Amino acid sequence: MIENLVIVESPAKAKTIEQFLGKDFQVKSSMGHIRDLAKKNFGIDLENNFTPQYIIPEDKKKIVAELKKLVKNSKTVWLASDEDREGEAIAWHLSEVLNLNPENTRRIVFHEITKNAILESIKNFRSIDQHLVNAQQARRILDRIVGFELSPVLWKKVKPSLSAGRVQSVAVRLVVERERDIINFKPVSSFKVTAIFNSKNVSQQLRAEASKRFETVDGARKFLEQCKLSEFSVIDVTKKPTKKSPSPPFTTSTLQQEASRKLGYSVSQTMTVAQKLYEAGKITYMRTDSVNLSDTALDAAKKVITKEFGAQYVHIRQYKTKSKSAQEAHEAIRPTYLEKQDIQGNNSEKKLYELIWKRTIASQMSDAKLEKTTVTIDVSNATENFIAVGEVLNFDGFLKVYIESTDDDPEEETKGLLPPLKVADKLNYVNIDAVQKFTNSPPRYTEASLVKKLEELGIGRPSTYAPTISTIQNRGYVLKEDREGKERKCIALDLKDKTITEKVITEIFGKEKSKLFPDNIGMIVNDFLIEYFKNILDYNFTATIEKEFDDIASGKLDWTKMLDKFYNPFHKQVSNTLEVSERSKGERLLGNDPETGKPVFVRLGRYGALAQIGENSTDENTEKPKFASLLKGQNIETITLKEALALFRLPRNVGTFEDKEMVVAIGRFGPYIRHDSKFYSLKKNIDDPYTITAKRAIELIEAKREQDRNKVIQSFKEEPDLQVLNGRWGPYIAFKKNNYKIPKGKDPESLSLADCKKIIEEGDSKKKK
DNA sequence: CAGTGAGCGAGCTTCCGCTTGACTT
Repeated sequence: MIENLVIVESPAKAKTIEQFLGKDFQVKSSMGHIRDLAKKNFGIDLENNFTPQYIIPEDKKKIVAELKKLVKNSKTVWLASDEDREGEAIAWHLSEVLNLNPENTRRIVFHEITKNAILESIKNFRSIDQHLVNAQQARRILDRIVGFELSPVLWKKVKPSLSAGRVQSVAVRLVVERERDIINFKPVSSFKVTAIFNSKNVSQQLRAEASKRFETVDGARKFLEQCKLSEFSVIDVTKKPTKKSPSPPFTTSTLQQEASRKLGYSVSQTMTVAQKLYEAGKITYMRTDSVNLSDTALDAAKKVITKEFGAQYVHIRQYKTKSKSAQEAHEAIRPTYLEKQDIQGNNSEKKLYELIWKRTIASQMSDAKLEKTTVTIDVSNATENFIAVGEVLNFDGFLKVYIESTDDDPEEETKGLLPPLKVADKLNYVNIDAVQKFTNSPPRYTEASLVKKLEELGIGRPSTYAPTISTIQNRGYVLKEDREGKERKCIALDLKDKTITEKVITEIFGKEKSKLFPDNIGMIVNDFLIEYFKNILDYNFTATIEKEFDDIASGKLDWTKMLDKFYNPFHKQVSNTLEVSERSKGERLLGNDPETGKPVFVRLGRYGALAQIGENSTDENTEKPKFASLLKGQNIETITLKEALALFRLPRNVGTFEDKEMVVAIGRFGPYIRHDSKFYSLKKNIDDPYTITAKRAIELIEAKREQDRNKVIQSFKEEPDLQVLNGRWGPYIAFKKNNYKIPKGKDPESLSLADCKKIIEEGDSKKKK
């Protein structure tokens, strides 16, 4: 007989808690929810007051069976799922499925895994809060209704297998709207004037910026002309103390952002690594919206900071969440043992742990104290001034450990210490330059900055951020891509030794790395949903219904009434859309083909975006339209007539070689030559598929053949499937579609067949692990 | 890998939030 059975959500948590509670308690985990709405037949009885049809998913049956057995032999069952809406529902589902007797069932909650918090919670047990459970059921059912009624509309009106939902569709909308802001963005330029000054009294040079930017090159030139004959003198020196405070400890979303900015991790990578650290007991739970730290952690932080940096660096604080949707069932993400500055593990685990350690420690350290100095310089012949700003760090405080990164590009120059100038000091210029600067379009989202935005809007939860980001990419709505920068010309004036020179400089702008771009299907789906379901795609939709869920939770609102009020108009909207809307292909007329005069369209086809010359027709006598696929990165929305027509110039026959035709085209992996049913890639940035000559094509073919000749290092008659090859990363063994690395110190040319087989065996056993 | 683009119809797709492994590269 078990005296006490405690059920929590996660096995790692179970392990920790068991240590705190002693022999009389056995702790088990439910692995999250144990029941969900049936997928078949909608899972909701709409005729019958939204009665949910719950089933136990296949992968949870084993756990449920195990729990049932344990419950039978337990005197008291403690339901210790998280203290939030979902956690309450898990407790309720457990009590229903396990047939728990209310008399020996106790609900307990704690939001930090410390001995005190758990012992305290045991003293303050309660029963299940049915209102909170109902709020969860309303949330679950509403999401099912929205998802399972909207998605089929898309299957009929856009393309099969697409999806829509309260969270993912807003995420796509954000990316689409941002892209349109960028497309429509018109950069404005102005001239930024920067001067380098000398002074007799000081050895250090002074860098200062004109108090205004000039709209035109003429304005800038006029100002430089005025500077040419001016005297410069200091008219004001202002010193102002400032401070910087540390950021709060990590939540899921801020961890994803910083790991993205500082370590270059994708959001799912961050979560996988964090999960490893959590399971190894190295950090607290990684899916949290709380910035709270337990008293135990604060004590430990104080000790660590005092020991490592001194008492003057300690500043213990409790942070408050800004996000309204936060449910705060856990602590912030922190090291379990703050004394451990580094850990054992692989490289990515070490790096992420270090980041969490620094952030946690910094959050409990003193403010950094700075002094900002502003020097104003008069220009005798002009109304504008020059202004120099410098900053001195008087006390580093938390900056000793951690500096938060930002998504904005670092346009502002590092401000250093200024020379000790005083009012009335005279200055001479070394040079003054005026450079044309362009305003930047709003930035494209990264995975992490999209999560940040969703969190601000209260959409999605820590456990769903990473899956949502994956879903919108898997559906093809959004692509994560790099883009090459483009060049643009900027005018630069320079005044030196009383002479103004003008030159044109080239700058690169718009270079993107791992940014989210909407694909054609994402834009089409978004526009369709915005047209017919604007209310659901509204950025405030989630916030509005969350208020109602809160009212259900506090017992002020009946959950079925709330659903009824939502469902009736929504369902009408769905049927109406099915009736009135056209099939959406995103078709756009670009103009006419100058050769034939026929219209040129772009639209979404069965296999992606395509360009089409000529109308579709059932008439046998009219010529069939011509088709060409759009290239990767080309958008229905932005492609020009010229670009579309160029697509039809390929495939192009460039001549014959060895009595076989050479055909140039662009495929999934870029431009290529097809010859004798073999493929040869064109060289990036060197060869142009539209102009490449037969001579050059033959050159490429022969170069590839030469490379292939050198590819085979060894082959064996006895085992034709096995070869020793020369690849991009050096020699390797190829065997039945698998590749194996050759261990260091072995000479690939003298390996025997037995040697190779041994390497393969070792490689296979490694994989199994 | 390197292609496709009509229409019909059967049977399938799909949501969000809680969890962890079982997969592949």
